[in-house]
Amino acid sequence: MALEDYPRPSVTVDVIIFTLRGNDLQVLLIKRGHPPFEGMWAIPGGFVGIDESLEEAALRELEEETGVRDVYLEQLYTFGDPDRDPRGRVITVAYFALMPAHAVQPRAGDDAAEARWWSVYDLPPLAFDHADILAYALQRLRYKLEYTAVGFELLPEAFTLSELQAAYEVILGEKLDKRNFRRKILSAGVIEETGAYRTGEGRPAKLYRFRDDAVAEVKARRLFP
Amino acid sequence: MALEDYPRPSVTVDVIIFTLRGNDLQVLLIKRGHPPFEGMWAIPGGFVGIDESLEEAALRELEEETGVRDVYLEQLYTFGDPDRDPRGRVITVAYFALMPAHAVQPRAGDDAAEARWWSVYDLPPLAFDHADILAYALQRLRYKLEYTAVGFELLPEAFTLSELQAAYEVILGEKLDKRNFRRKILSAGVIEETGAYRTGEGRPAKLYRFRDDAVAEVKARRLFP
DNA sequence: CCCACCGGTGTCAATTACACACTAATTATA
DNA sequence: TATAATTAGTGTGTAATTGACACCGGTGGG
Repeated sequence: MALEDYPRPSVTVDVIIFTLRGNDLQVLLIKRGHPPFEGMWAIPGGFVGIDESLEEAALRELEEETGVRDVYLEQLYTFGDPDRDPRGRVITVAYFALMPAHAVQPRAGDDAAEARWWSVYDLPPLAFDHADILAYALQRLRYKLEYTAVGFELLPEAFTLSELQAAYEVILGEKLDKRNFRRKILSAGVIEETGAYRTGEGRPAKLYRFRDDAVAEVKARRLFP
Repeated sequence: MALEDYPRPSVTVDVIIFTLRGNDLQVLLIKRGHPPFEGMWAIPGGFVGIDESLEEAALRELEEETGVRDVYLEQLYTFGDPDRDPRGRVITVAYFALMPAHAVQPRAGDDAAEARWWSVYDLPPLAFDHADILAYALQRLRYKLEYTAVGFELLPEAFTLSELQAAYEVILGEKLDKRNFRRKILSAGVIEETGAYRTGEGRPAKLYRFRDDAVAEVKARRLFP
């Protein structure tokens, strides 16, 4: 039996793009410019090209919406309920991306009337099953943050320990003890001092950078309780 | 633009079926009865029906190969490189399943010339990108075993602590200390005594069963170091 | 110059993780 | 039927990790 003898679904990628802005965890959504769900907010995504890998498709969507390519991107889950799209059978491979907020200007892509950041703690109603997808992405982000060094992907290249702690607190939704946080993050060996300081408010703070050769080391070793 | 205006890939599910047999971690493979890769061993799978959810498709494949339906099944990853199938664009959503070996007789499904268990430590060459998929599944199984109570899915309903420890050792590929193992597994509160004993060799051993109301509790709490 | 603000530091107590060796109950064998 | 072989079952001491907790330091602004 040949490939063409089987009915083929449409396949899309959706990319949940997280960032930190103004001490808030935000996600990039687009306002749909066409039916179905015209005018509703949705996770950006699009059809997978026939000669394009899934990851390439996700990177392409990411770039279309943000102009950025070199960020953390991870496959999340594949959603394929037969009735998740009223137009017909559409299976979507969801990815999530983490990027620092600075220097990213959301752009409305082809199908979108508008694109903007939304706080994950205050979302509009979403098209399709996108509320489920987003909830799952958030859960996975929190989980990864506790066990791996992925949090740095949301910060600028150089950051202070207070900024890093604030990021963790926003994402996890809880306060952390300053001294314990510093001890743990420093003993994990995933960051190093840049030598520079951030000045401007109060005592100058040491700037740190992420040691990218350290990513693998932290995997499977819980960072926070 | 309508759905039909985009080229549609074929979508399959592949199911990596693990079990424990004779103190070995084994996986069910089929020998392909048709091109491409005719005569090679492969992970069982098939096309997703147009009105069938991905999980339903995975359950269907599982049942076709084993006759069993009520086992642990989890979505693993979606593989979609454009050239992973020589017939054309085929995206596969991989699942993995865990089942106790007893009372499962592998059956060769439609496309298969033969089906049998293989030790994950001694595999034949595999069709498509199935070696990659299997390696990834094994990694995920080990990871899950350390952090969750998923290991019980591979054992019969009643089991001794020695059998459970042997299962962990086979899957993780390392020896564990008996006293520490028992202390940890018992204090996790995920198993309970059945009251019965297994006799026949040496001192009779208490039989335990998995407390299925305990699955959720153990999630995200590491069982082994 | 002093005050406000944020950055940075250490200890102690409790818990948890790890290494480690013998006795107990049965079955097989001499 | 005594003895050996086999598997089950048990506890302690030590090291490492976690978590709670309060004060001094450097800079900018008034």
